[in-house]
Amino acid sequence: MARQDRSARRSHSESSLEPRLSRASVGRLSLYLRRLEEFQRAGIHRISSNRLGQPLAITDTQVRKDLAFLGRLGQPGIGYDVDDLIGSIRSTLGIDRCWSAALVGVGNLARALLRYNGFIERGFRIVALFDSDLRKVGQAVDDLTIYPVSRMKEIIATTGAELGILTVPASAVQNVADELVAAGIKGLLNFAPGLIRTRPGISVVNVDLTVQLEQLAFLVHLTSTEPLS
Amino acid sequence: MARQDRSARRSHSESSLEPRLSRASVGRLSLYLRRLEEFQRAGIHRISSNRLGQPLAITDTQVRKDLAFLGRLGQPGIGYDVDDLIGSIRSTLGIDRCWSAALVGVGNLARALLRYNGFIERGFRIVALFDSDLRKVGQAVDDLTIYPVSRMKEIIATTGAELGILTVPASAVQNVADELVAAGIKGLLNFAPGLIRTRPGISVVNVDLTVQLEQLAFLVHLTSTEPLS
DNA sequence: GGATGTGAACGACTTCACAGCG
DNA sequence: CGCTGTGAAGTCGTTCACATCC
Repeated sequence: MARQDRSARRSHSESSLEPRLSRASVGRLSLYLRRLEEFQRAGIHRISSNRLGQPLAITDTQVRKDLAFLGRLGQPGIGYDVDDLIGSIRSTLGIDRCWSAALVGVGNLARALLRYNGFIERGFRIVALFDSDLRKVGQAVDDLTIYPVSRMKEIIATTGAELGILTVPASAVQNVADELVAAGIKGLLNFAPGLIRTRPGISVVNVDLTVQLEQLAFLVHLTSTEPLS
Repeated sequence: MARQDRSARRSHSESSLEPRLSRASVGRLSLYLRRLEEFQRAGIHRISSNRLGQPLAITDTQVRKDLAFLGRLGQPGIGYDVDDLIGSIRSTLGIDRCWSAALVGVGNLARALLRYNGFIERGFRIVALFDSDLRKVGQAVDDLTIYPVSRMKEIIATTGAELGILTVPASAVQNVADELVAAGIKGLLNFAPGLIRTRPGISVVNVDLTVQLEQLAFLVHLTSTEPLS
């Protein structure tokens, strides 16, 4: 019983005939992009795979393999053009435009995310707030009003939000996710513990802070238990 | 030039003679643990790999492989004992005790983390706050006073904090990390973009929210670009 | 029958080695 | 000579298949 979820985990990335961009590669491209923008601001226009990967502890070969997905951008003997790379990574990752997000669950974490400059700097904008707590509904946070979950469909349609950020308790996550999807949301960033089931075509990225902390505890536990060789 | 950082990325996990717990496995063990605690609260004492993995979209084989690291805990034909598993995962991950953390950079994200119940529930306690902004120093957040970075060594020694949580701007991360390590901190949870260089023996886990959002944008971009087969 | 444990097959990702270009 | 691009080799992690035990 229950073996039909074999395909659920690859609800994205169908058709893997040609080498597809792996999740790890996408993450590294994000890192390269930030690094490249620093170089750009510093007025540097040419960069080698070695120098790009070094501060990130990524080998030059790995960098080249990642960048090879973007096409043939490097010049042997010379390196890569910083501006070209930036443009190419942005368009490949789909972040050569703004993304609007709706946020559900206006607690402390939500407020932190709202004021997090990193998102705005990189073209992500939170355009709508929802909360199921009726005492919060109507309140304003920064320049946004908190709406009741019942008006989700309407508000998301008018604001044109495409992404959903979930900062609700674990018990509410699946319901809220379903409603967001019903309202037309295409992707979910979930901060609550516990995975979300969605229909294919909807992307989900989970950020589980507790798991991260437990990873850290494990690593420290390990290095203090195992004597260093 | 600069090829000497080959070993830096495996600053943890030395001696890989026997099969070592991979990062992915550790993450999944965290997830199993939470799931198992739910079962425990529900009064369920026996669980199969199939039922444990199902809601997490993890195959039964994968679950068994992960649990095999803990020893021979399952009974063929029966399954696993929930209490045994919980105890074993906790001790393997090193979270069968409390961990104290010092937090540096008291902004919005820090306040959210301070009030995040998930940490306390799982035995993580934030015991000291630091900020380089002298206007914040002396202020109290919840029941903690914000100390200047200059008193880090002293305060960390008296509070016995072992982990450091960094919610400072990217430009300050490396400096703060160095000071935390000098003060005796063993592991760092870094929320700022950009990697940290540390000496071996110090563990680092990076949580880069922008990278996560960009991953999501890419996935949505991909599914909307590529026609579904 | 129902479940675990595990060697072997498989697949994905990373590194090596080197050809080739500027 | 420096640096990219890339097939080949290697490594790591996941899935399959099946022996085994309750």
